[in-house]
Formats: sequence, structure tokens, C-alpha cells
Amino acid sequence: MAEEKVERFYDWFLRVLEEGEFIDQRYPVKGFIVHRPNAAIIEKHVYDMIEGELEKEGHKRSMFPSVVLKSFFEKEAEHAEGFAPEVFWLEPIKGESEERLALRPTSETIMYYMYALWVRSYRDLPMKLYQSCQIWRLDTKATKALLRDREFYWIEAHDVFRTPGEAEEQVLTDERIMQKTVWERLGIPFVFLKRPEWDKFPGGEATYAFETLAPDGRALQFGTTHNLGQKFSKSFEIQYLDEDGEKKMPYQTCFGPGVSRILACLIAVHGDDKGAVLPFEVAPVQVVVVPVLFKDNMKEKVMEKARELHKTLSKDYRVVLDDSDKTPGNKYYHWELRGVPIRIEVGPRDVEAGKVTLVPRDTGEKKQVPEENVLDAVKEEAAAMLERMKEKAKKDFESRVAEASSMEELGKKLDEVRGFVKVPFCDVESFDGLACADEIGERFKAFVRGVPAHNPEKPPEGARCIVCGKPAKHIVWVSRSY
RNA sequence: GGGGCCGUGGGGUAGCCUGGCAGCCUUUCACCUUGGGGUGGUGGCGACCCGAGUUCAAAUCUCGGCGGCCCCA
Repeated sequence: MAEEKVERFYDWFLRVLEEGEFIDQRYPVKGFIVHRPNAAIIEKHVYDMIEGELEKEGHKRSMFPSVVLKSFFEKEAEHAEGFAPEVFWLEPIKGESEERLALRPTSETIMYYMYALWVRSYRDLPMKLYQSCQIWRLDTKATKALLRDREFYWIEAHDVFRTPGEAEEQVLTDERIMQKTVWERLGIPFVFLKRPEWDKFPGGEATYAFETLAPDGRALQFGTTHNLGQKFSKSFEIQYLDEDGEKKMPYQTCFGPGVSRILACLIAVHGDDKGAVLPFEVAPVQVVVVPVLFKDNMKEKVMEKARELHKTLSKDYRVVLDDSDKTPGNKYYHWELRGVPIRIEVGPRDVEAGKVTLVPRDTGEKKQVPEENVLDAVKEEAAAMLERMKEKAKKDFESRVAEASSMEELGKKLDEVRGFVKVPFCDVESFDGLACADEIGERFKAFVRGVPAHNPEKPPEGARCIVCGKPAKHIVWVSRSY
């Protein structure tokens, strides 16, 4: 299956994105790409989906400035140090403040200045705001379309709580939001990993990441959520007066689902050698009607039927009638590349039988359905298709998680399964394990991604770190990554 | 920071070594033909990264610049 996708993933990926008119990367600035309608419309649906869930969980939409004062940026020391190499700085404006401005690489230091003004009383808490926006990070490594750009689109939700327990609870809520959207509705399987101590968000107490697997075996992080503890409330002086009349510092979390990355995951996880395969809910075109015309007396009848179908289906769905003069086969390839979930063919045979031919994108299996049932048939097929896509993706993901108990075996398994390899490891909860992680990095170009946030596996009795041989405290997930 | 590779129509490429009308595939446009898995044909639009040098003549050789990609620290 899908040789090209696996063997030369990025070539395949770029070909689908460009030929399918999802993106155009000819804009001549490295790391900045154009999201064409086919991409932007999917991204809009992904935004709607996640924003909807955030709002159900009590978040309110807002919009903050995209520039940050240097002095604000530097308030939280670890944060400033961590992000400094990736910041785009603006030239100071003549005649105005001498202080430099940065384009936001993330918005903590912008939003929390305001939070300090807004949070007064325990009655103001919890405060839960999100914004959908783009951010800029000057990544010096090789850029890769949608996977590693210098400008990307995401949502960031920033929450403020009275208690550390509420902050911890929010991390679980964030995970549930991703389960309900990225997995349930988009069919992208993922693992929710707590990052090692040395790989935390700069300025946070704990970092959790959502990761799926690209076909080439590299982990693809499409979101993170951080428990910030009181680090930012301290440096930004966010305080509230509690019921007992005491001034207190709140606890914070922030959650960042990467919308462009989720689009990349959709293409990477579900695509095949013919191109993209999109979940019905987010597809820019959900159904394409292809009339099959012959130069005979049926021609007009077929066209008429096709127009009728287009009209009927358009009541409920995003539909295109492809009445161009290309041949049918050509149209099939065209729409398959773009990932259109359902194709409906109408030809003389169908018209005579009072039926239409319905073809789901994932299997390509044609079936005839009575034309009066077409709306229901599309609805049913869309649901069935999502279930098949989920099942297939999940099976693939699970088949690419392996275990190893030595360095040699780790190297072997990484190549073999093209995915995650679980190994006994000394320590990810302090910097003690960093040297071991570095060695894994050096030998295999693979990284200790962390341990599952829930029910982490316990190392068996007497298990030892595969690098240093000290007693293993954890079973960690290792993989190459984007 | 060190090393390597490469810039030719919208996309992919040949030509470069050995200087001589820039070829092919794809895309796109028009017309005809075809139409249940990329129909065939005719015609059209469209390119040598920039600058200087050598030469009768430069995509090709030399020098400089700009841009992109890859590998290593």
C-alpha cells in the first residue's frame, strides 16, 4: 500500500499539497507559504470544531495584539531565554518609543499583562480566554510546508485558576477536547505524552503534547498543553483577593492546538497514492457529481439528472457539479487528488435504472443507490467512511508502537516499525536523564518524547535504563520527529 | 560556524564537460474529436537568477553577487 507515501513521504506530501491546490509555496520568503482555498477552508472547519469545544468548556473568544514589547517578553526569564532565538524583531519606529517590538512567537507575555489588570477578585476566576491567530517563529532549521513554517496558524487558550487542582483538571479537559475533535471527528489517532523535564515549555511547570505519526515514522506534534503553575502569575504580578481577604497568586494553563499542523496530519495520516482523503465534515467539497455523457439521445437527460442531483444535494452539503468537458476518468483523478469524500456518477445506465452510482474516496468501491435515497445514502456513507478511516488509521498507528530493551534493539525497531519505541529509562522527571536522552539522539537521531500522561506503564521489576544501566523509573516513548 | 550540491516557460527536466537556431514531459488557452478510470489531434501563450569579463558568438567558459537545497557541528 501507498509505496510512495511511505518511502518518500515529504516528496509525496508536497506533491499532494501543490498539485491538489492546497498550498502554493512559490511566495519567495523562506518558511512563509500561501494557504489556498482547499487548505484554508479545511482549516476554517478545524478552527470551528475546536473553538466550539473550547466554548463549551467555558472559554471566551478574544483577540490580542500581535506585537510584544521587549520588556514584557523578558519578564519571565526562562520563557525569554527559550524563545529568544526564534523571535522576529521589528525595527523601532522613528520618533516613537525606542523599545523594540517582537512579533509574537506565542502570546503569554501579551495576554498576561492584561490578565494582571483584569484579575482582581476570586469572583473573576476561573478566567478562560482563547484566540485564533497566527504566530511567527524564526526556525533556523530547514523549513517544511505545513510541518515546519516560520508562520503558522493555531489557537491558544489561556486559563487562570484559584487552585493547582483546577489547573491539573484543565489539562485533562484539553485532552478531552482533542479526543472529541482530532480523534473522533477527524480520525487522527494520537498519543498524549508528558514531556521530559528538559523538554518543557519555557516558563512552564509541565508540558503535555499531542502526537501522531507521519508515514515516514516521525512523530508529528500537533498541539501542546502546559501547566504553568504560578511562574507567569509571579512575573506578571497577576493577583486576586480571595474570599478570606488575602491576596493570592493564581495558577495558569495554556493550550495550543496547531491548526496548520492538524491539516498536515489529515493529509499525512489518511492520504494514499491518489492524494488526499478528507473526512466528510471538513472537506471543502463534500460531494462531486460527475455526469457521464455520451453523444447519444441520453445526453440531455443525463445532464438534466446531474443538475437535479446537484440541486438536491446542495441543500445539505457542499457540492460541485463537474460539467467540464474533461473525460470522466480525468475528473475522477482530479477530485480524488483533492480528497473529495464522495463522488456521485450519473450516466445513461443510471438514468435508465433510476439510480446513481456512489463512490466513497477511501475504498473506491462503486455502488448503485436509488436516486430518491441519495441524501440519506450520502449521509450514511459519510459516517461509514469516517469509521473506516479511523479504524485504518488506528490500526496503522498501533502497529507502529514497539518495545525494546537495549540500545541495539531500539535502533533496529525504530527502522522496523517507523514509529514509537518504548524503552526502560532512568529518569525524565529531572535533568538526570538528559545525558541518556542525548546519547539516544546522537546514535539514532531519535528523541525521548516522554511518557503517556495517563496510566504510564511501570517498568518491570529490576528493569534498567537502556543507556546508563541505572534502575529505570519510567518506560519512555522514543521516536524521530518533525 | 564547517563542507557539499543546484538555479532553464506555471510545475518537472534535457542541453553545460567539448561555446553555434534552447528540446522533452506536464500544465494552461482555442478548435475538432472523445466520454462508465488520465481519448486523440492541430494550433497558441510561456524560460536560460542578476551583473561584469573572455569570444565573431555564452544557458554553456571565468569572476563577482543574489537565491534555493542537503550534510556535519
